[in-house]
Amino acid sequence: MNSTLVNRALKHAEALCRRRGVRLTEQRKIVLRLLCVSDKPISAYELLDRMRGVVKNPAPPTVYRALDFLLEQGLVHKLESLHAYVGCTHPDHPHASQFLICDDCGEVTEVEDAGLAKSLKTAGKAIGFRTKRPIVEVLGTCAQCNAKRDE
Amino acid sequence: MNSTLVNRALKHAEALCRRRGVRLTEQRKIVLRLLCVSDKPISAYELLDRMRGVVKNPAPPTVYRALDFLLEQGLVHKLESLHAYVGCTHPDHPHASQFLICDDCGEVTEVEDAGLAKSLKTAGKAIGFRTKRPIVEVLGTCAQCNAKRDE
DNA sequence: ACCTCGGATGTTATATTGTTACATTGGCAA
DNA sequence: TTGCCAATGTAACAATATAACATCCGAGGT
Repeated sequence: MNSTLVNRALKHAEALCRRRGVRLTEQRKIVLRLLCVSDKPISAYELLDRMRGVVKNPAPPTVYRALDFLLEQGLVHKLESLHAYVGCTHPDHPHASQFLICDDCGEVTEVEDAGLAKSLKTAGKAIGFRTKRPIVEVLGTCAQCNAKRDE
Repeated sequence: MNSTLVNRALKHAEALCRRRGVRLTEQRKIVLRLLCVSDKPISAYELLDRMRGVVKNPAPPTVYRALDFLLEQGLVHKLESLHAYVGCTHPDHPHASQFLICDDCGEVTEVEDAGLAKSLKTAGKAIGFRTKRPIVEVLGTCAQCNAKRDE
């Protein structure tokens, strides 16, 4: 994400937190910015490293607490299959996302296919299952890497 | 899974491995049996504990190697969101599974919705993404736990 | 039967990810 | 101001997973 978009995303996050009456503190904002700036997912300990220099003595709880908050607010997502985190590309509204994860270049694309989310939910409902959090992470190779390989 | 079904599953796995020319060794069979016997997912270290007494001095690589093999052969699945493993309930054919995970009782239901898998794949294809492994894990509460709570 | 080669296992250590527990700080409201 | 609760600091530790290298064992060729 370029710096203009990052600033916009941060402004947006601030407004959203203000509306909700929760505090987007400095540390939380730092973590959010780090995730937004990167176009690839970042692990908790990688975030920890990148916080040094900005924060005095960051320890694991520092970053995990910030991540917990941001996840709760829907501002970032966790990629379970990578043990890594990404900034949410459209935090405007609560939503169930799906992720396309390129295992070649590592790039992650967040898509929001409401139809897919709905049919998942419906499939569960059919056997009495009440859906809370649907996790969809598709591992494969992105268009760019496919093109490269096919040259 | 009851013992009759477990034995059937093991026989099946043996036949399948023989056909493929790979070796379902004793340790691998032990891990597979442990997973089949349980109706809940088991973590690698829990498997390690349960192997003591059956295997002499099992170490982490012991169980991870067995799991790697079984995963490759499609005989077990990994639940990324739980860091745990389950025996595959229909290993007859390669397939993309989805899992319904009850975060109350811990029970996991494997479903195989080919339509869902296909629409995932198609959605990726639309943007040039080549799907290898689609991960679908739906967190929520199962019918039984919902009933209990609504009493 | 013997050899040999590669896959499977043994063993030790270490890397990576995430949590617990308790002390301290800091903002906000009565 | 005071009191409270959320947020942060700090140290230790738990849980998950892998690396690296030695050894064993079994199928296939001779």
